[in-house]
Amino acid sequence: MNIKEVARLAGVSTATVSRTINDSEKVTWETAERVRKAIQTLRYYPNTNARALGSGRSSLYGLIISDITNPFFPELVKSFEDIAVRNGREILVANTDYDPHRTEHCVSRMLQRKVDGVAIMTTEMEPRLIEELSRREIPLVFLDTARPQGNVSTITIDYAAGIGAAIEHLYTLGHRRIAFISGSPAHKSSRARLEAFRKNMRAHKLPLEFEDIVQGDHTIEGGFRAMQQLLERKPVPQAVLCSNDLTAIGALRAVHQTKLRVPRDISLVGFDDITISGYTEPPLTTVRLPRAEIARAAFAALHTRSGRGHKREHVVQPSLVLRETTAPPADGAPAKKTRARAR
Amino acid sequence: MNIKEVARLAGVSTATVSRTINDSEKVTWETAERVRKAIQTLRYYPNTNARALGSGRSSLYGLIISDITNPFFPELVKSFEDIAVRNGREILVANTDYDPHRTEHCVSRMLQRKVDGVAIMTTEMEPRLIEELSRREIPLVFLDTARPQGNVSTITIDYAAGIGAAIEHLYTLGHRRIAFISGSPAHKSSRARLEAFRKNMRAHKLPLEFEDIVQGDHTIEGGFRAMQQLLERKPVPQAVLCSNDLTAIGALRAVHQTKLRVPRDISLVGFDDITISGYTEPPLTTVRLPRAEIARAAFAALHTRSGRGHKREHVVQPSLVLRETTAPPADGAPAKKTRARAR
DNA sequence: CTGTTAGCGCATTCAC
DNA sequence: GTGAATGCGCTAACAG
Repeated sequence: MNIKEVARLAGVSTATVSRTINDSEKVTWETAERVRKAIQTLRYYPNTNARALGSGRSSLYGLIISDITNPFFPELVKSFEDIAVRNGREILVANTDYDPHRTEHCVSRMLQRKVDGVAIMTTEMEPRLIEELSRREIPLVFLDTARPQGNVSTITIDYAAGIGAAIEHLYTLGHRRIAFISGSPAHKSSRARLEAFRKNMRAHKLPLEFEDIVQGDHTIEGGFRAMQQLLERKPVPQAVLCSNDLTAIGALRAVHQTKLRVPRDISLVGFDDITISGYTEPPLTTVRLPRAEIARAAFAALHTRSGRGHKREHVVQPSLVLRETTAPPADGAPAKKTRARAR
Repeated sequence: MNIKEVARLAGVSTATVSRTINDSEKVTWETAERVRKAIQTLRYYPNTNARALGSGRSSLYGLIISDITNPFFPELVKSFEDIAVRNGREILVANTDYDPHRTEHCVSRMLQRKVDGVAIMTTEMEPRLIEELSRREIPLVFLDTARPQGNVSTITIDYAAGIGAAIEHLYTLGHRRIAFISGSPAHKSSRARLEAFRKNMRAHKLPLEFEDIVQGDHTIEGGFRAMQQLLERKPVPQAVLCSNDLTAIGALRAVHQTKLRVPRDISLVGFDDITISGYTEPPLTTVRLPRAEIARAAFAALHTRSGRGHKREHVVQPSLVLRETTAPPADGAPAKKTRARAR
């Protein structure tokens, strides 16, 4: 079943069929109707491969993410896809699993499929691979890394503000000893969050003990184990900030395996605000990263390829979502309160 | 950049380049090496569209799921993709969102991309759409619906056994009044689970009050609201079985918003065993649906296209995972125990 | 083992 | 507004 048969049945040329498929203006409504009918009776579906080959455009946008198993990403993928579909585009999602080898494979797929643009939502990507995309002048948009220039746009997350709000919140509650469970230092996004934490702690003149920063890996299990380490410390931290929500969920479980309670004995704050965070026990106080906005900005960056007049940087502001894992520390307001006010 | 330039640089014909790309045996190692070098220096990536067009094969398998936001699916997608990649295939995932209109769009995409097979992991699909795929002799594999024949294989989930194990477990603990939170009756998978529940309740001669079966929608929020309804009943059920884990997570939250505790006052059982279920508070007792096995079976069904000698039906057995949301009922062993033993 | 050639199915000139 | 012809980049069949 191909365009030829449709043309024959409709009594027109293949060119006319092609035109009606592509909503070309210059087709009489009547002939278009005839063609449409033929398409329907033949159950004809145009071959995407041939279309892309003939036109040179794929109408495909790539979306590279690092871990589809982290609920943050499906929520992002969904938003992105919705927008793409509304704009008559398809998306090709590829998963790196934080693995350089697979990342290369992902980029290769994008290149081979001749995508019209790529949204790179993972921070781990060798310059060589970026260069590979860049040299072909494929519109690129990065989440949280690289600086805008030429064909690349950037969506920047104001980690400092987001994590700052969290720390400010804990500080106001009276917490002074705040620990942090990071992601893998191998990942730029993890490092950025950790840095934001350090910076804000310093700004509040809060102590930053080496052992109060423990490493997770942005999975539940990682958060669980990291919190177990933290719990071995005596006394335990008053509050723990987690590099993402999955980490916090694991940490929550670790605390509750002991006699301690959240937030009575330890306050806990996550980062991302995935859907499930509203339903943990207790519901997780966290910093929201607005997925829909990120998706919208990413799509716009790729779609407004013209470049002209399109700003190449979009800053998204995380926002603190207060739920029930934070409360004043059990040991009451600390002595340092005065100094804190003076900051 | 195309095959011609590579051929020119390597001093061979395009056919030879094509052969080396496709690992054809009949290319001298030396010429192949020359070609490979040319490919590398030119940073050539073969055009997938053209390859598919020329060969007639797309090396693409479609995967249709209903809700990428339900963690069950990403875990499934991941398994499926891993296997596909290992076998040199790509996958095209499409989301129906339980929407008939979008479902049609998904099928259309599959058809247009000329996929070599489709795994349909959603139970909602009009016969017309299936027919559309079927008539083109595209290998199909369904999760949990349709019966095997011709080009379609089936992966059947033994809901009765899985849910039976859960009910048996509750029954042994002493529970007699067991409620159920279903998914949307519009979805076949929901109905199947509900039916399995009914059947097993009857088998245990347990009461099945109309009001003890309340409707959710397989989301956390749906489970939350459904449980709230259940909690309005006096007395509340001794145990609640949920149609999936998200439902159970929402239900758990609803219980904990009251003075009641799980499992002290109410036992709770989920279905799916998504990763997060091991970390809820308390960890969720649930029925595991083995994702990796489903993915493996689905891929095998599509890939072993020869059909000959390949069994078209694969039954997967769910298994009960005991965690901490189930316990004997607070009101002690029920009077009916004797009768129960007699069953 | 390698080169030549003819499509694959469609979009897109360029005429009419 | 419509048709005929060309080419997109590659594979496959056929020669050699």
